[in-house]
Amino acid sequence: MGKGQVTIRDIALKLNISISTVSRAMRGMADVNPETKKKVLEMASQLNYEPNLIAQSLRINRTNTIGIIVPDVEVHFFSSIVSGIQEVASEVNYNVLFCQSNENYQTELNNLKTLIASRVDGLLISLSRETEDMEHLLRVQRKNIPLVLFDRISDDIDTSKVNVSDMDGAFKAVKYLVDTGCRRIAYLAGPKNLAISNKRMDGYFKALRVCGITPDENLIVHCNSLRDDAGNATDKLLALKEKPDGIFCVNDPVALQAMQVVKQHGFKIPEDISIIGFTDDPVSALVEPALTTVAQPSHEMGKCAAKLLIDQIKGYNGASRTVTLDTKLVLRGTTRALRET
Amino acid sequence: MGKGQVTIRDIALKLNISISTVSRAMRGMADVNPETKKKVLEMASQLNYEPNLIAQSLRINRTNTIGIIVPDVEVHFFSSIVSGIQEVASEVNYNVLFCQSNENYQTELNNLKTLIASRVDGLLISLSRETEDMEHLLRVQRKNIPLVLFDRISDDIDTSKVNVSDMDGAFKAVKYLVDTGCRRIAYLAGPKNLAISNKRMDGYFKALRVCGITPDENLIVHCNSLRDDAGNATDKLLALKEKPDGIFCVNDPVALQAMQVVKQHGFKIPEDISIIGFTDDPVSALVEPALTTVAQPSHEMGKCAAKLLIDQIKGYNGASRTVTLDTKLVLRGTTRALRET
DNA sequence: ATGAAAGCGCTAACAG
DNA sequence: CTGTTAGCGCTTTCAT
Repeated sequence: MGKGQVTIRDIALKLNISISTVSRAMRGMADVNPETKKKVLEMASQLNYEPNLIAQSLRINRTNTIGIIVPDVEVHFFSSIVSGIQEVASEVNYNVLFCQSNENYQTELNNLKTLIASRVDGLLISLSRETEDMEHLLRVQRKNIPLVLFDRISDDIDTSKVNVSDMDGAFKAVKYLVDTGCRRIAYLAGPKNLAISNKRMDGYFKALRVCGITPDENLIVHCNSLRDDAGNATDKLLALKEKPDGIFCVNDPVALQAMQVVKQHGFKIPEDISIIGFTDDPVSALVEPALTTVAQPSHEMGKCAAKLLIDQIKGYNGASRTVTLDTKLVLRGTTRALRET
Repeated sequence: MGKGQVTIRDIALKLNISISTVSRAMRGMADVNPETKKKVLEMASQLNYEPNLIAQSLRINRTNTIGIIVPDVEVHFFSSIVSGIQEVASEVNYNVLFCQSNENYQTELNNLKTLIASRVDGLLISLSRETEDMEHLLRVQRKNIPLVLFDRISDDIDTSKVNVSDMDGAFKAVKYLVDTGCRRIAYLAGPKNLAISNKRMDGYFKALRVCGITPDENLIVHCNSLRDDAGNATDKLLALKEKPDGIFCVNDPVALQAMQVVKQHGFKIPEDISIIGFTDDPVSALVEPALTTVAQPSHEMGKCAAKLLIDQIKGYNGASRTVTLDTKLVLRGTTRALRET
C-alpha cells in the first residue's frame, strides 16, 4: 500500500486549517473560500497527495468498484466483453476487480467470495461451464448486491441479463445451410448442460422443422469442451454411413477444429460439406476458406452489461431486465452461395 | 457495497463476547478458547458473515490487491498474460484491479492515478505505444509502490522487468530465412519508438550481418499500428523494383495481414516469398499456410511478472531484476524447409 | 483467554 | 465559511 502516503491531515497541518476544510476543498464542495481552496489544491499537488479510496469507501459505504467473473479471458469473445465493461466503467469512474473461473464451479465460488469481501458495488458474471446451482448468486442478491449476468446466463435466477438471440442466430444459420442445398445438417453441440448450446439447438431444430427436414439424432454430437474435443466429435460425424453435408457448430473454435478434420478426411469445404460457426472470432475471417459464422456483438455486450449494472447501482430501474442483442449471419467461404431464383 | 452487511460486531453481540475476541477467532489466532472459536465460526456462517476487506485494508495498511495496466486485452498475447497474472495472484490470495490504456498515454496516466488512489500493493504495467516519458512511473517508485514492467518495457527506468529475448528471437527467425534461401529479407516493423520493435530490428540486422548480407534501407517499413496499417506497408514492399523474397514481421497480426496482401498480389507463400511472425497467436496455426513464427510464452510471462511483484511486495529481494524468457522458432508453412546438407 | 480502547483516512452532521 | 466530533469495520496494543 506504499507506506507514508500523504493524507489530508498532512495538508491541514501545513496550512494550519482543519481536515474537514481540506476534505471539502478537495471534493470541490461549495461553501469553501476560493482562496482556501486554491491553497489546499496547491499544497495537495505539491505534496503529491492522492486521495485514499479505501478510507473513503469505508466511510461512504461504497467502493466505486465492480467485480467481474469470466470463465476464461484468453477466449477472444470474453476479452472483448471485458474490454467493453472496462470502457464503460472507466467512463463513470468505476474500478474493475477482475476474476476468472477457469470454467470451474469451485473457483467461481471463491471468486465470488473475495469479490463480496472486497465490497464491490455490483457484480458482472458469466457462469462457468460447470455451474448448475444458483444458490451462490441468490446469496448475492440477499445481500442486496446488484448483479448482471451475461452470455452464460441461467433461467433459474431472476436478475438482469445480457445475451444474444441464440435461437434466432442458430435458426438463421441452419436455414441458410438448407437454402444453399444442404439436407443432412449436423449440430456440433457444446456440453449438455450449457444453456447457450441448448438454445442454439432449439434454433437448429426450428429451422429443420420450418424447412420440412426430419431431424436425425445421429447428427447431433456433443463436445465436452468448448475448445478441445471437437476433433473427435467431428470424426464421429464423418464415420456415419450417411454423412452430413452441412455442419452447424456451437461456436467458432469448434467450427475451426471441425474444418481441420473435414479437410483431413479429404472433403471439400463448402462443396462436400458446408460449415457455420457462432461468435465471429477474429480468427474466423483469416482461415481458409474463411468461416461463415453467426456474429455476436461481444464488445457491445460488455458495454451493455456494464451500463445495466451501473444503472442498477445508482438506483435507477429496480426491476431486472434482460437485454437480448441481435446476431448477424456473416457469409464467407465455408458455405455455398445462394442459388439465384 | 450492499447495505446492512454483517460485521464482527453483530457476531460479538449475539454471542455476548467482545469484538476483539471475534476478530481473533475469525483469523484463527492462537490464544483463543477452542470452544469460543467454534461458536464464533458457527455464528459467522449462520449469519452469512463476510469479512470487510476494505476495513481490514485501512487498518493494516495493505489491500492485498495488485493493479495491472495493459494496452489492449483484446489482443490474445495480453489476455494470456492477464490470465497468468490472475492465476498467480489468486493462488496467494491477491485481488487484481484491471485497467486498459488503449495504447493511449493519457489513459495510462489516469489508470495509474486511480490504481494509486485505490492503494494497490503493487503494479504490473505494459506500457502504451505512446508512452515515452517515465515520469509517472518514477512517481510510483517515489511512493514506494512495487512496480514490475512486462513486454512493453523501457530502459529509462530502473525496476523489475519481464520480457523475452526479442533480439535473439528475431535473429533466429531471420537466420532461418537466410538458411532456407532468402536473400532479400524485409522487416515489417512497428512504430519507430516502440522498444520491442527496435530490439527485433537489432536481431534482424545482426542476422543479416552474420550471414554476410548487406542491409537495404528500402526493405524496412514501419507500421503505425500493431493491428492495422500493415496492408499498406506490405504494398510498399511489393511495389519495390527489387522485391523481397522473405518478410520478417514484428508480430503475428502484422504477418497475417502481410500474408493476405502477398497472396492477393499473386505471390506464392513460401515459394516466392517466405514470411515469419512473432508471438504465436492461436490464429497463426490455423491460417493457410500456417504461419511460421517466434513463439513467446505469454502465459508464463504473466505468471513470472506476478511472482516477481509479489515477492517484492512481501519484501524479498529488494533489488530490481529483469527476467528474460526464451522464445522458440515454430516452423510451419510460410517458410520453406531447410535443405539437407 | 478475553476485554477496553485507540486509530487507520476519510466524510458528514452539527455548531458556530 | 470553518472547526469539532463521531464513526465506517477492523486490528492491535495494553490490561486483566
